[in-house]
Amino acid sequence: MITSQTECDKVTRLPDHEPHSAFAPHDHRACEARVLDQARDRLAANGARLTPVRQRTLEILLESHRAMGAYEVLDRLAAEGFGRQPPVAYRALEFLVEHGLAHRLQRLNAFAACLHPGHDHAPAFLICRDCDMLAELPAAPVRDALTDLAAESGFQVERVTIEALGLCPACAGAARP
Amino acid sequence: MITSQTECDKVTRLPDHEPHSAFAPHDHRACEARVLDQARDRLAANGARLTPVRQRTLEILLESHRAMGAYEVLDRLAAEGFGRQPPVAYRALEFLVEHGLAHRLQRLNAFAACLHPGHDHAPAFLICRDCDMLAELPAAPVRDALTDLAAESGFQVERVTIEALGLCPACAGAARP
DNA sequence: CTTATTCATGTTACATGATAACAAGTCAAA
DNA sequence: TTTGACTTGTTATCATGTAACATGAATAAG
Repeated sequence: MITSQTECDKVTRLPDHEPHSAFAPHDHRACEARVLDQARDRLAANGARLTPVRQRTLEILLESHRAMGAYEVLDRLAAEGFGRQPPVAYRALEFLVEHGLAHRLQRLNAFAACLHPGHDHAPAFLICRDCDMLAELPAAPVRDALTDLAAESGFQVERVTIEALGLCPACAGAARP
Repeated sequence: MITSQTECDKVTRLPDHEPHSAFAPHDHRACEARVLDQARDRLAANGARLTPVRQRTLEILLESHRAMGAYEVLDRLAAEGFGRQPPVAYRALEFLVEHGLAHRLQRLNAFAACLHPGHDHAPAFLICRDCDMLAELPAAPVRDALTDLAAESGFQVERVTIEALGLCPACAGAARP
């Protein structure tokens, strides 16, 4: 078994987190647990509650480093005894996004767990078009540059979306073997 | 009447086009005509046909520098005697996007005419959340940087989306007068 | 405690966005 | 003038997202 330094561990050490944790092999169990812990801390600090649906939703997102549609999440929730109507999933997902525990992917109309809930961030995303695997990249410099450039013409930037669609290492390898 | 150099004219002179044409006052009639001409050239070069629906769709998008939903476009088309079913609009819009004459805005599930159909480009967008007004920004450097960074971990970038949501000068002014 | 208030969860019903599959018309090249 | 590719239109359906309202749980105030 590979016991070398995992990407997830690296991430906790680095203030400016490692780019591609999701694509590198890592101890995913630990990865999941760490994010969940950070999430709890963060919510406690915000005075927000991690209720059963919300926690389960986050766990479902965390199981893979993948982007998931709201209805896919909903199916999982419904199968486990939670409500089976769209607002159930959308509300939980919206809550997670609001508190920086998940991201919304515009290109896919989908959601994914945030891998670095410790610090505020609005990363760029690498999305595999084949398997929906996801990685986060630090994007602060780009965002700032864009904000400044926009300001020159009087445009006030509020939110920036940076998403790259392509092939992750695994799928690229599988495509032409 | 203001006769000073319009932004639209500037754009045609600059290989790396001016950032914020849409927000600056300009002779929009000329702007529209120029884009339509360039579009025709481009399609001729590609051996593609600018049929009535397609041309009208482009004109509708061009009337404002705004992002429009497919159904908004469809209503306009239907009112003018074209088909009233969704595929009519989606096909025309898809055609325009394919040939670089329009852009699809992920954040809004909407479309907008490309203001610089002369050269191939995948710009960044500034989208006003109030009036849906739109501006294009050159984004090649960012795209390239992202592509390189991604390549380091074996991710092959194919398409990059960069969209900023905020307030255009006019709406920002109106908000707190 | 117990009541008032707020927040969470669930529902129904609907709005909006997008596509598959098929029929019929148009156009240009052979 | 007929073949074949492309275009336009249709019907039907799927996918995504939200508004509005009823009920239930947690918290705070009396």
